[in-house]
Amino acid sequence: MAASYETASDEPSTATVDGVVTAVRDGIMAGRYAPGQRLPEADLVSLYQASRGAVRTALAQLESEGIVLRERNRGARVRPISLDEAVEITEARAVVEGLCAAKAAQRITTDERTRLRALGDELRTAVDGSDVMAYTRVNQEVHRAVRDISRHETAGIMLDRLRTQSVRYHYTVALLPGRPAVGMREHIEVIESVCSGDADRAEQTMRAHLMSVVDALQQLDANLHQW
Amino acid sequence: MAASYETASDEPSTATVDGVVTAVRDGIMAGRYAPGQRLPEADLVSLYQASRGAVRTALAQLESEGIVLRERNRGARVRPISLDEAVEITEARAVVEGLCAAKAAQRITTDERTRLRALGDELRTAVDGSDVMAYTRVNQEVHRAVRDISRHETAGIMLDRLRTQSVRYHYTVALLPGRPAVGMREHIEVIESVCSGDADRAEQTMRAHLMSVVDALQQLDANLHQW
DNA sequence: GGCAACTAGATTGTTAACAATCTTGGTTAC
DNA sequence: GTAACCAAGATTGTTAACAATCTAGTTGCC
Repeated sequence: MAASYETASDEPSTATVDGVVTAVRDGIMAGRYAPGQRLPEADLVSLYQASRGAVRTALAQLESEGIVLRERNRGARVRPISLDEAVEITEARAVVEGLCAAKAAQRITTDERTRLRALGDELRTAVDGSDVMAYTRVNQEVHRAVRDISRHETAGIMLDRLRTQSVRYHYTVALLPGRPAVGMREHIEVIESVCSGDADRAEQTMRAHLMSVVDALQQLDANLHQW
Repeated sequence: MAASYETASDEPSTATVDGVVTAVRDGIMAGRYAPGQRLPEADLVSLYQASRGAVRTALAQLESEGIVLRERNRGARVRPISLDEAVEITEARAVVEGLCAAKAAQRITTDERTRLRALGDELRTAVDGSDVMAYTRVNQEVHRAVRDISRHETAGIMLDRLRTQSVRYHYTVALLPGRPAVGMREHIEVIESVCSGDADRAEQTMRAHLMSVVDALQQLDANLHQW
């Protein structure tokens, strides 16, 4: 799970269509492919040693995932995401993850309670040590855990889609001064309310947390425009 | 919008990939293709006069939409939807359409207010006349209108996906005794709260409405198992 | 010098043939 | 009679060649 920190140049060997999809998606999410960058079929063919048909199918799938843009006879590009869209995506995540939190509160088991609280401790450690990388990672693990505990497949699939699109903004938000501390407090509240079994409160805290991410996004944008 | 009541046998002429997607999707939503039914590529080729490549791309897209199931070397089938899944889909719709209702309340214009209230009147007329077909149609138009007024693209795309999957259950719910009357009352409340500009109440009423659909679904299932 | 038309190269879209896999029906051995 | 096996047909997966479209650079004309 925590692999693929290496450069892109080491796993080109014969890929199938799923392989190409994964590779390009990861490349986009990791920032190796920049927004707007062209993705010529021929390049992907030689890069991943896949047939052109496979590359073509992969691009179609990435388009339907919303992270690649295709124009007839003009090829595929990495789809740029505007701030407005990032806000929309986060708003959508807020309500869907709110649903997950509510369901998780109703369905959580004893083992899952233990694991979730352990993640809370990890979060505290990361923030105390000012370890932004660890914070970002555990952050995602908390959201993932709540989603898994909720056992809501439909919501899970929707979140997969939304997360893929918004990841490029995530690590940026974590760099705002004071943001990790605020995010940690909110996550602890989410964890506690889910563990307590109070569905309404779990939904509220999760939504509040993500709406505060929306605020952070807009603040980030204001800062950018200031310069 | 309200077309395609005819049989499937009249528009086969040379279709592109989007044409095949639309045709098969409509066919599934209209019930012409039954859940679990096989969709051999050769059949679709001759039916819609499309190339096999186009059919193949179309099937891939339909799979990513979640309404078609494909197994390697075993072809495509119409994906069956269980009651549990229909409940999940409706729960997801509840929170996402709740978001739309809240945004719509904030962004609605005078013209849109007029149009939305007109839909409410149509709904009353349909229920008074016990016109189930009209009720179902206007019902969908109300949801569509709220979605459009919200101007929330991300939520709109998500709802497109969810609606495609759940439509097969919809008209069934409308047939429950007393259901149209209950649904109408709820819709009127949604319309009024959106028009009033109260975002919180708009979200509440929309969610309440769809949660009552969840109840209706489960009641429907109980009735089926009783026989 | 600037603009329009044209040509060559690059890139994507489409089709058809071939290869691999699965299903089905029958046959045979026990 | 049953179960394992085999072969033919049907169905899907893959590849390669061909066609259509776009882009950029060049040439010629005004």
